[in-house]
Amino acid sequence: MPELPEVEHLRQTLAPRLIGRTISRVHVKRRDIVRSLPASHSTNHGRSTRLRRGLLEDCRITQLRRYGKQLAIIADGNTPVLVVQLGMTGQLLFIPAGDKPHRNDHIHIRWSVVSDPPGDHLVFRDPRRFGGLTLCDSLAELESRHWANLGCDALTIRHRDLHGTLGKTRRAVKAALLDQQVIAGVGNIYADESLIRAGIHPLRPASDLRFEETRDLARAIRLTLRRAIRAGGTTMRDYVDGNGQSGRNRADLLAYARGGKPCRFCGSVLQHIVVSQRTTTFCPNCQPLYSSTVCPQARKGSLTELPSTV
DNA sequence: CCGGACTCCTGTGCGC
DNA sequence: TGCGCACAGGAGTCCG
Repeated sequence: MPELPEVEHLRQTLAPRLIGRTISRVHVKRRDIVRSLPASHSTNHGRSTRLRRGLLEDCRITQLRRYGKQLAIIADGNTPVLVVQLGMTGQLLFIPAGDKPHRNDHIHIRWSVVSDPPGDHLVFRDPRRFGGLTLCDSLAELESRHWANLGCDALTIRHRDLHGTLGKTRRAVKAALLDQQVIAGVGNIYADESLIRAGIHPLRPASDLRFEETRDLARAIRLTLRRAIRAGGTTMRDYVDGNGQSGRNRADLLAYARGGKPCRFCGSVLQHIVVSQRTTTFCPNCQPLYSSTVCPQARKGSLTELPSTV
């Protein structure tokens, strides 16, 4: 499930393949996965021309930028910016000339990339179609109107910013972490991973967290995401990077998808509950709901070290 | 305004 | 072996 680490790793694997390259042609197989931000000005172009231009036809890519879980493909000069959201099962794959995508179904957009010999492609594939592409008039508009609505980027979240946004809501802290306007980039996997690392129960009201707890949580989020990026992301089923490679972070998961298994810190049986319609796994010992004492000894070291497997 | 519930969608894995 | 069904969840929308 693509969250911040997967999108960042995708960015890193696609950048050397795409930066400086020109899109010669765009094939749109499914129009309905492309969304437009409300246009700030209209153009004289026809609809189809505007669509292809928005999808960067005849543009030279200069930059790939990530914010939260979103990836922006930025081209030369005063050109539109293409924003990619992977949703649950989205994939952005670079296919070198002569190669074939591992699967040919559910490919919604196909870009021809100028190459010698010709034949390099980029494809957007998304079976479940929770993902999509958003067209944006310019980088300035992307930053001022689209990304400005998101919370701070989770990879570099600072304690005082997290404490500030969590302090404004009585929602369960897990629900708040999933809200992209509170913090951008955390999804179901890394919310559970960060909470167990910080020793915080997922149902704690966000605004009840003490200063030291939000400090530990901010550290846990940054550490969890950094480690996952280094491992190439977490592949449960669908996620692959720009070269079609799976991530290796699944083996390091502490809580997510480990309900009923022993906690890696203390050995207690991990429980699962539902929060915000999302399966949530936590350790009843390391993440107490009511205790106001400093967290269990097990958490000591969890913010710097990988726990040994129990 | 806030927050919870519902909705979209398809592949997978389970029970019968 | 095959069928039907529950389940997975990011993010937009709706409603109390």
